[in-house]
Amino acid sequence: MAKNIKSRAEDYAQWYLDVIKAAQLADYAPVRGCMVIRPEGFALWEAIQRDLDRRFKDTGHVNAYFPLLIPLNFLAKEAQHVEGFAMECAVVTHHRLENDGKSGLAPVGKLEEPFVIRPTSETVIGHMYAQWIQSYRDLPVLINQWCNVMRWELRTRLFLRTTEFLWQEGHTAHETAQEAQEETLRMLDVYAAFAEEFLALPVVKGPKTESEKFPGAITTYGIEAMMQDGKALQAGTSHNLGQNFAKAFDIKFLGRDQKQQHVWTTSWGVSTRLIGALIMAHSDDDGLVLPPRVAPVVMAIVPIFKSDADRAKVAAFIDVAIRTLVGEEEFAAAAKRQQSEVVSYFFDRATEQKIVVDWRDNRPGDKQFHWEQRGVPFRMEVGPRDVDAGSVVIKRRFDRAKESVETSKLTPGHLRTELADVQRLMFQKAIEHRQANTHRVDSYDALRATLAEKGGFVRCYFHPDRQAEAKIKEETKATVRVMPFDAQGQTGKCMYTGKDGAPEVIFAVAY
RNA sequence: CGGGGCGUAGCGCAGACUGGUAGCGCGCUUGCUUGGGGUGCAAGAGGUCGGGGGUUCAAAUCCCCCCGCCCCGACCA
Repeated sequence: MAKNIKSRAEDYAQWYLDVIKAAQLADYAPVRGCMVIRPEGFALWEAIQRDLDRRFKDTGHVNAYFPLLIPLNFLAKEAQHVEGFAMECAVVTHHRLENDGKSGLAPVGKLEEPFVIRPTSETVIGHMYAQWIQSYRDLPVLINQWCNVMRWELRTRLFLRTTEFLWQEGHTAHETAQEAQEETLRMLDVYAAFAEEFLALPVVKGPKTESEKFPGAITTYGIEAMMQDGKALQAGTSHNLGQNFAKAFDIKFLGRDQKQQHVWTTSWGVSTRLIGALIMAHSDDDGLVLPPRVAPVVMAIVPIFKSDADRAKVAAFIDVAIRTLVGEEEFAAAAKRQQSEVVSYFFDRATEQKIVVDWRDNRPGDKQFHWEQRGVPFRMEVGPRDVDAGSVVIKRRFDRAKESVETSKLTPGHLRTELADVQRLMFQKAIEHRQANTHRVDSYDALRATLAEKGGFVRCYFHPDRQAEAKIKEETKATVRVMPFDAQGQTGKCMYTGKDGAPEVIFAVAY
């Protein structure tokens, strides 16, 4: 169908890249491994930010900003942390450029101590917390920041793994171990609810194994999602850092018992990788498919006309429809706004979601493909025949369903209901896909066979063990993605060692 | 960092083996035509062939060096 997009069956990796390109979500930057997030893509990030930020505020957090550059020695203060990140840090070593005499520029002014471009901010934030926190009265500290980070990845993929990416990182400090643990799980729940309600992305919650946890954490919890090819994608993590960073940065407070003690900290984050998850979970061979709550444009209207008379007739009809859908105030505001041939109206000012009317002088078919590839949930065609009949055909992106709607029923309420329906159906479809691709095994042979033949999530009882996991990864490419909470603490015979009392885990090949 | 591929018009590509001064499709401009899922015709504009060096009367093409990107692998909250 879409001639600029390879099918998923033909080449899944290429399909993913083609969808991004066709929808103009991102482009390659002139710097290796870096991407330019184009307006269509950035709108998705803004939607994610808007919804998540509200959830953070609802749980008592506030935003702040910490610097991009981190003194080199900060990173070295926590042993596991430095070990985990040292290999992928970009380092700033100079602070000036000079003409090199050959029509180029050369760095000069070597720094006494180099800076690291933040791969994450535990260390600078720890440094600041040590100064801000004096007493139990200063706790808890519940700060989040939205920013960019840089990790010098060897192998990159648009959105999923780029050298620079955007994310949010929450950093909290608490009086007790229990409070820190509660916060870690609270934010895991926030992520899970967000993923399922907003992105229509079903996730499995639970702790990671020792070998998969964040460098410097006591325990890392994750939400794990399944992509359409059956591979797993870690969509968010929440870490209980215990007193590791408190000790490394000497974050102490005078407790209620009048004794000095270290705080208990947590950190949690999600990144622009979520956009990759969104694409790979929902899109199809025709291009992007967006869950309605994320979609910057909820409906695209394609006028159809030949003569000027028809155009006027269709335009009058569309004007009436738009006034009903967005209200008189917004209709008037749109007339004063700078507009291209694609005219935008805000359907929902709070979420900045729009309805557009595509007046470009293209073929109707062109316009259908255009909005289809961009994942717009609904498309409405309006031609002279519709005007005469007093009804329009609305096409639903996610399942290509068509619905004939009488003009009188074209209300904001109707559209909202339809959008909510699609949101629900997309989540449902994703859950069904995950169920159909989740398997259960009780032996290592069965695990290998299942991963090789079927892929997807494979549940089994397994005693996490660094060496065993490395061996299994080598032989199957799969790792323990998560020890699911939904197994409800049941244990069984380890499929690898045969020992009793093993927890349930999910093995999968991951992105 | 290893293996593979690529770099030629805004985009996608051919031309290279066998050297002769650059072409196709899409897009763009103009006109007519058409218009309910990627109309048709005609006329146009547009290129330091990634960079540097070498061989040659002559290099997109052959040789050497460099740069960059993509894919696969190793690695990776």
